[in-house]
Amino acid sequence: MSISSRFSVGIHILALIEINKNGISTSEFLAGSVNTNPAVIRKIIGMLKGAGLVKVQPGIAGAKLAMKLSDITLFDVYKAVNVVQEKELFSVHENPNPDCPVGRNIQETIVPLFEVAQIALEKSLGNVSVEDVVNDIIKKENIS
Amino acid sequence: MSISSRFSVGIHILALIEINKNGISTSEFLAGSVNTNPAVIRKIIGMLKGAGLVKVQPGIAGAKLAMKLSDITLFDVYKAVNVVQEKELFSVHENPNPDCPVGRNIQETIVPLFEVAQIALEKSLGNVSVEDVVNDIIKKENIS
DNA sequence: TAAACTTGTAATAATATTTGTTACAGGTGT
DNA sequence: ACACCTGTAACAAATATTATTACAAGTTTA
Repeated sequence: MSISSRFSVGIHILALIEINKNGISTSEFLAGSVNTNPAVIRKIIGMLKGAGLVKVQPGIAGAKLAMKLSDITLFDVYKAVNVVQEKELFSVHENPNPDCPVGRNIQETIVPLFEVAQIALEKSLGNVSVEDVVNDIIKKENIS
Repeated sequence: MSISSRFSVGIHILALIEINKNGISTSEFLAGSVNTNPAVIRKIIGMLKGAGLVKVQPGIAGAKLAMKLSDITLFDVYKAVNVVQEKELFSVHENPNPDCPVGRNIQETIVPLFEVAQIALEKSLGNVSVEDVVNDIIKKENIS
């Protein structure tokens, strides 16, 4: 199992809107860069919009950033596109046997430990902004 | 998406082998506590065995611990049951457009950031032993 | 106003993944 | 010989992910 690529696509979209800021970033344009279907892009953009990260309007071509990229962390994107539910990165087997000391306690014991690990992951994502991503792309472009 | 419950089942199995150390932990017994099919347990035990965490032999009933529980961290179990491939917790969309500056750099830019986050998660799992889990279960049992 | 374009969204399909089930070969001990 | 176990493969069922198609409704331009 792995975390949905909606997350990496979301980052891609935000970075490309920025780099294409003098142009119009339609779902078709973005889809051409991500290499997927425009409807997929529109769905993800809808999620980014719901989180207040981009501005889009029905009928009006193009998505714009709604915040400074330096204020958008990877964690914000991760939450926006909803790839992992809160406290549910790890799934725990259901209905262990209540007649067994391990069965009746395992969930309560394990879930907080999993939460700590999930938070460590999310904190790490919070340390990087999409601006950092854009800067890295620009740097890579200039070198090569 | 979420990480396979093989992980939580693996922890459950190890904890129960310990708590049942005076008895015989057959796959059927363990399956009864986890509440799943014995074949599922045997498969997971096979993985734990492959990682050197338990001892089992064909034909001989029962699994035994192969290491001190205090030396087995949740990270060891996590690796053993193979729920997440190395560096692949996050999936990244394939074949972005090489004719776009974002498309041709996004993977190289993002993958290392995802790795850092994954390592933060794994480090957190490494801070807890299965013995800690067992002790917590015992504590909960004594209180109630 | 009509035509050409867009976004938003739903329905559907294709694919992959996870979990459970069944079956049985082969080992062990009585 | 019998009863029991583990190891494993084949299969089925349930779920999740991604892509595709279609179209209503908004906007712009001519």
